[in-house]
Amino acid sequence: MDHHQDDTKSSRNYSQSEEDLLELRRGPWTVDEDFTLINYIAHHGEGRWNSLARSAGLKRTGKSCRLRWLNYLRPDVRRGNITLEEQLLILELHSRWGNRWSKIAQHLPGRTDNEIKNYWRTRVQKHAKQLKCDVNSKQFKDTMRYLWMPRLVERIQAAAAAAPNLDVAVALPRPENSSAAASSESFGTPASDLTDCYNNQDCYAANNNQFSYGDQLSLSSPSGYFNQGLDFGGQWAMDGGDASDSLWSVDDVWFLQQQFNTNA
DNA sequence: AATAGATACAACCGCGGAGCT
DNA sequence: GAGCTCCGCGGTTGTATCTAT
Repeated sequence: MDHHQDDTKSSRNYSQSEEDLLELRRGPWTVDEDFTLINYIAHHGEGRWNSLARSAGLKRTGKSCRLRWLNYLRPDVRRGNITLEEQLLILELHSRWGNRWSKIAQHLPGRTDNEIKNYWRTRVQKHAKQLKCDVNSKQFKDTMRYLWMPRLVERIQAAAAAAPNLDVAVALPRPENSSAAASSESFGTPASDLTDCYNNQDCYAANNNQFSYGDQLSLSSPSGYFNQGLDFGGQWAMDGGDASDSLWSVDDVWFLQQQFNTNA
């Protein structure tokens, strides 16, 4: 196979003269281009992106058309802030699958891999940076699992309690069918506690607006990074803004840095 | 009000897998 | 089996917007 002579009109690199010849456009899409693409797909369907681009008269690569459609123009694409439930699910699924954004996105209806990837880079990696640790380190992963995720659950519960008519908990989907943890897609890594929760009807009480996840995760970290029974509740900074940004208080960051330093 | 830095997000790029000839 | 094309993924970059000074 030769991957570098491929994609006659999609992924191969064009020389400037070729681009001029084809008048290929790059950069932000215009309203007219969007309209053309939407119209064409409405009449002919999606797929065959290279020929689609040509047939629709768009001076774009097939790749660019595909990306624009999937990430922005698709009618079922969901816009707006990532919800607490979605954050929780992203953290859980990322802990299981790593940077497999498209796979993670499959479990968040309306969200694109690009959006989730951006969320991870801008929010999650920011916290890792704050803590001066690597986002892939065991310490940070445990921090997510034993602090961040339980807190998200707490906040989801709090939101559910504050607005009992809203079906908050139900919004958290199971990431996989019940055999997920045993599937080959788990890459042989142990399922996280939350995965265990998902596979445990008692724990994942999706139908009564209750999570018992927090109870299970209030235990101390098995890795010994955190003191047993440490209560972060009083330090929880609720600024009412973006949900993920208030996950760490100044005290939290200080404490976690101490933990990382002593365990490094 | 100006501006520098930070943040969020849209878009591009390189690459690998799959399928077809 | 080799060569080619298409598709899709993950990493990266560019830029518009927001925030702090």
